[in-house]
Amino acid sequence: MTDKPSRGRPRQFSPDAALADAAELFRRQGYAATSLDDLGAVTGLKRSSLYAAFGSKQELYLQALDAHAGMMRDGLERAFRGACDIRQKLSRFFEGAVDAYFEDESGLGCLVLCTAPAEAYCDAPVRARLNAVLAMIDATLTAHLRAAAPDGPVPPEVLARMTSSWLHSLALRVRAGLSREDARRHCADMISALPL
Amino acid sequence: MTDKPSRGRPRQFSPDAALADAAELFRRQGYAATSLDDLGAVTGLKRSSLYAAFGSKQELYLQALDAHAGMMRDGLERAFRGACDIRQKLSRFFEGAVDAYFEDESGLGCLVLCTAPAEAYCDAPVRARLNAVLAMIDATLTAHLRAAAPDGPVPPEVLARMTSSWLHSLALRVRAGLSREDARRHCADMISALPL
DNA sequence: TGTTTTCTGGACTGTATCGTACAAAAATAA
DNA sequence: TTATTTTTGTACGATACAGTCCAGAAAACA
Repeated sequence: MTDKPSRGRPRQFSPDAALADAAELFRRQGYAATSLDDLGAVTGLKRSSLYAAFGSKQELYLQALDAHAGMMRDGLERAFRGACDIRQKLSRFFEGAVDAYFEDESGLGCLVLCTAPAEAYCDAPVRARLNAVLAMIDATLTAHLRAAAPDGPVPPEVLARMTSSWLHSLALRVRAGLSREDARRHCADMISALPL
Repeated sequence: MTDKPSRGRPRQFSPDAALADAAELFRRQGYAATSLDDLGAVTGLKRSSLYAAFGSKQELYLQALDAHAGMMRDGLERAFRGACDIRQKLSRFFEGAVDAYFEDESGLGCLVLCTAPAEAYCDAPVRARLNAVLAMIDATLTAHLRAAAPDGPVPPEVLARMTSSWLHSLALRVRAGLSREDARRHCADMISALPL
């Protein structure tokens, strides 16, 4: 990911930090409502630097989506590590999600789940990313739920889709104004109601 | 809703039809990505007529959200009418949702659930509408589930939130490219797994 | 030191944007 | 018919936008 030290003047900014700042702004305003001037202001970079590093507004957004997908994958991996009760793992996962969704102390929700859908219908690359994220979550949850309860009353794939649906809904509810405490309570209710 | 015949020149278009056309375009492109020229093209109206009838782009979007909320309310009411098994009613409700989400034969999803979240964080009226719609769905489902299964293993409010979460997730999945058949299967799986 | 390579700041371009203003048109009331 | 009221089409204005270009700055190499 980090380029080898080339000959000319080195970059005076961190592309990763700029990407994180841009992603944060995209998460708040959405893709279409965010201008390059906004992005320049929040990253401290001029248009030329942004274009040299990321290509275009759309590519910057796509890279932000990809970075966010990686963070979600990490969060899943972290929550399901170790050997404890499956409900405890799910609880850990949703706690992490709530923390991420309230990074701003005022319900932000998820970059992918809350801003990508608006663009997805007319923007094929965005739609592909959104689909990939949903599939990744489902696949990961299916694997862990199958390992934990292979022969329960409900097939693991269905349990996984139930669980991921709660996550999707959580993102929307937080975006709509659900409080942090209610979000936590919502997660706890869902986990305890899961028909394992 | 229909104004009494006033004195001057009568309107040469139907505000309801124009609103429906505008809503359809907002649903595809999202709010920010849709321009007044686009709206004029799809409704066949000039800017002045749009402004006279709806006020501004944002008010037009808000009215589209409200109209959509009304349709969702009607869909709920229709599905839960009559006296049959609660799972059958839920099945009817989700069938209606799938039909609505595939109005275009290529996964459109829901105007409210797929486009409003992107704007909701920075646009308080949109956020309020989104919140109102989520609350309306939860309240309606709670009432019907309480009537059908007041003393099940899971409280009716939790069952209702589980069910509405599936709807939210369904809208996202359709927007991401889920096929109509998979959407139907998804709904059936969810309903049969509901711990009543 | 001098050359080369890359990055940075700012200006620039053509277009798209939202909202408004105004004259012509159309329909009713007197 | 005449006056009045409202809609409609078009043109306008000021701003915002995405993307490009280029001269100058800064660092590494020889």
